[in-house]
Amino acid sequence: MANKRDDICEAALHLFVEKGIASTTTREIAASASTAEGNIYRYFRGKDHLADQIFEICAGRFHRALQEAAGLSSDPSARFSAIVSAVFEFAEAEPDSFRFVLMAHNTCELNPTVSAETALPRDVFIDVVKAGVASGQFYPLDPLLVTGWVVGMAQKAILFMSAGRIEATGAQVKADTIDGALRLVSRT
Amino acid sequence: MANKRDDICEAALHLFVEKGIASTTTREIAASASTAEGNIYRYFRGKDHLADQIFEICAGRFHRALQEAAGLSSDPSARFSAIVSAVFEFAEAEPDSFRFVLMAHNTCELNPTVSAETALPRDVFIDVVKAGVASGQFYPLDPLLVTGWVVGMAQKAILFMSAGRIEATGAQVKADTIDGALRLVSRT
Amino acid sequence: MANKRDDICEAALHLFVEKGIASTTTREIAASASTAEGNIYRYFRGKDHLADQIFEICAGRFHRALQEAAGLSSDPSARFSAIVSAVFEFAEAEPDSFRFVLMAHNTCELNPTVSAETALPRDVFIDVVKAGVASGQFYPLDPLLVTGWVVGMAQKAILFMSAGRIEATGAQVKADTIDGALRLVSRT
Amino acid sequence: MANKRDDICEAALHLFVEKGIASTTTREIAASASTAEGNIYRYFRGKDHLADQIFEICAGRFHRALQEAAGLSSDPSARFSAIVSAVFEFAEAEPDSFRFVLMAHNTCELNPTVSAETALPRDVFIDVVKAGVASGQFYPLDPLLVTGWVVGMAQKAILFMSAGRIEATGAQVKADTIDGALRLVSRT
DNA sequence: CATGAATGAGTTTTCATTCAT
DNA sequence: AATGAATGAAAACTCATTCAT
Repeated sequence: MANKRDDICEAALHLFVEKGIASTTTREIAASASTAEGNIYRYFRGKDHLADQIFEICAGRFHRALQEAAGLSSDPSARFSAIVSAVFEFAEAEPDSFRFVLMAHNTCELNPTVSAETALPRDVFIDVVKAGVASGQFYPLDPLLVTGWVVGMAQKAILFMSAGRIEATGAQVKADTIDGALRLVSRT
Repeated sequence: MANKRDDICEAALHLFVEKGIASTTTREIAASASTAEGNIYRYFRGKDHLADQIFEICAGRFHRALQEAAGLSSDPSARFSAIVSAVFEFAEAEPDSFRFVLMAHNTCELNPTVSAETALPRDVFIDVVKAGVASGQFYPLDPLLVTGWVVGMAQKAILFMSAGRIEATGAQVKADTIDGALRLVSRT
Repeated sequence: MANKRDDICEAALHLFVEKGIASTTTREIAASASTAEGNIYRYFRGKDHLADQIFEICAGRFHRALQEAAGLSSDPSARFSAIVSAVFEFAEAEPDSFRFVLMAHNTCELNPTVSAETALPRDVFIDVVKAGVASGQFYPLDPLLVTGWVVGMAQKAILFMSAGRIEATGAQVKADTIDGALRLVSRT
Repeated sequence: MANKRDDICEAALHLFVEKGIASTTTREIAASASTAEGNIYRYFRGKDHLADQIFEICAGRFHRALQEAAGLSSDPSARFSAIVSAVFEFAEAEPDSFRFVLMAHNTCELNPTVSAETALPRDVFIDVVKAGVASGQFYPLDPLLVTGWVVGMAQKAILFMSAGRIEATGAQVKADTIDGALRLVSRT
């Protein structure tokens, strides 16, 4: 049995990605975490704070996964492929964390001060793309724009895949998306 | 003054994309539309129905904009570029509609029966990509996957742009994104 | 049927003096005012705001009662007696208002900004005492100190009386208190 | 370090007079007493019992202070002056105890059975006034009424003083109040 | 003895929806 | 048709009290 605080986070994370933050009630969270509703308020200042904390946790996990992948090689193209691949692997290993972090991109339900201090997954992308551009292997594109492109591609690919709307296997979609992302940036 | 029903839709659309559907109250909608709260119930069955109706309207507008762009040429690559371009133009002309349609992709706050009957923007993409693949100009990729890629790219590009996080001009970002999208699909 | 807002105020005032502000629940207030709990929040920002508004109302009533009494004569001693008398009359006519205003003296449950703008009953006392001191009929005492003395005397007299702990009639207690108050200030 | 039970009483007493009994939480009390919340329940049956116990302690201290002052002389006027003086001294020496005992007068947050068994400060006043009336030195007033008067005077005088609303020094206010109180009762 | 996490019944507050006017 | 006061069900949040450690 993990500690109660983590139980609450895990239960809330799952409900948040399923139904959205605003539509998830503290009662549901408590029931899903097998704890009393009031307990949420022992560990968090309120539902919003809980959501912010979960964002920090998930963004941290995602960031670490990408950073690890980026560390495995030094060639820009290889690193780029590795982190695109890592996005798919993270989405498969921790689907809720993945969806929650990207949810926060679209809706502004999270406290804007949160992202200011947190290491964001996008930072890894930006570094790799900068290096690729600097080395001349990549087109001279804005690194944040490229990051947006690739994250957007991966997000929709994974969304359609998990919705069962794409016939190809997950491995095929992943491979195609890595190839596609490389075509976006790589001069060769 | 347009009619009351449209006022309500327009006010609600803006609030929905600003704060999310669940976090927008009927009172706010009524105030923003300069009408009485009860009036919402003259035109719509409830808040959910209002959101569904707005989705239909916005998806219809988006779909028409893309279809028009697709109709201007017959060459797959040219049509493809045209509809990617149209995405940017639509996002600039009707930012709320654009954001609302894509919001509905990510959160499942809308009644699932809605999308079944409505002509969706993605259908235009799928057709164009299918034609491109059939003609041999495009790589043999799943058309829905490509649609997801391109829509995801455009969505993030526009998001980062409107957040002021990209230094390049809107025209540059748009041109880069169209080029990038072409590299994704086009064999040449 | 008076309006709902007034019903809520009247019901809340009674409960507040009976049990204290913090120990009175919004549910009790609503039940006592024969209305829905949510209605309280149509008219007031919350329980605290309701208490503040009631204070303004009661302090205003009390202030007007004293001002009227003070206006009936111009001789300092006569005016002084008149307002002490008016305190008793007000306490009998509107016991809840009287107790609520004095409750606010002792507990600091009310928003301190309230009293800054409101005409307070004590102001009438202060004016009359100042005039008496200036005319030489009264001892040269701090007018606020005298006000405190007299209000304190009246409050406890009325408290003990309404608690049935004093055998004398109300009229007798009132007359004795007026005489006593005069002895406090008057040189003759 | 005094014992834990006394720490709790002292901390609770201070919070009770600051914010009222109902608005003080057991968590605040525990934090302020540097002890665990559950510890309150080792020494007291609950928050209400704690408040009752504190009342007994404070009323006892106040009663003893007055009784001591009353014992220093046998002349009614001198004894009367002495206990009025003792009220001020007690209020200065133990402001929280003073305020708490008088708080209990106004709000009825305390268990009514408490006061039945406890020696109350007012009893000292009543005795002295009775003696003064019997000796003919005082007007033939109801002793409880006089007690109410004097306590009320002192309470408001001290309240205004501690709120900084009276310019005179504490000693002056005290002297004036003792003189005033004597004028209330003394025939000479 | 002492702790403080856990509880659950209670509180305040919100809000979609209804309905008399 | 239009209004907005009124509702009540359900939300977020609080807190005295208990109890395993």
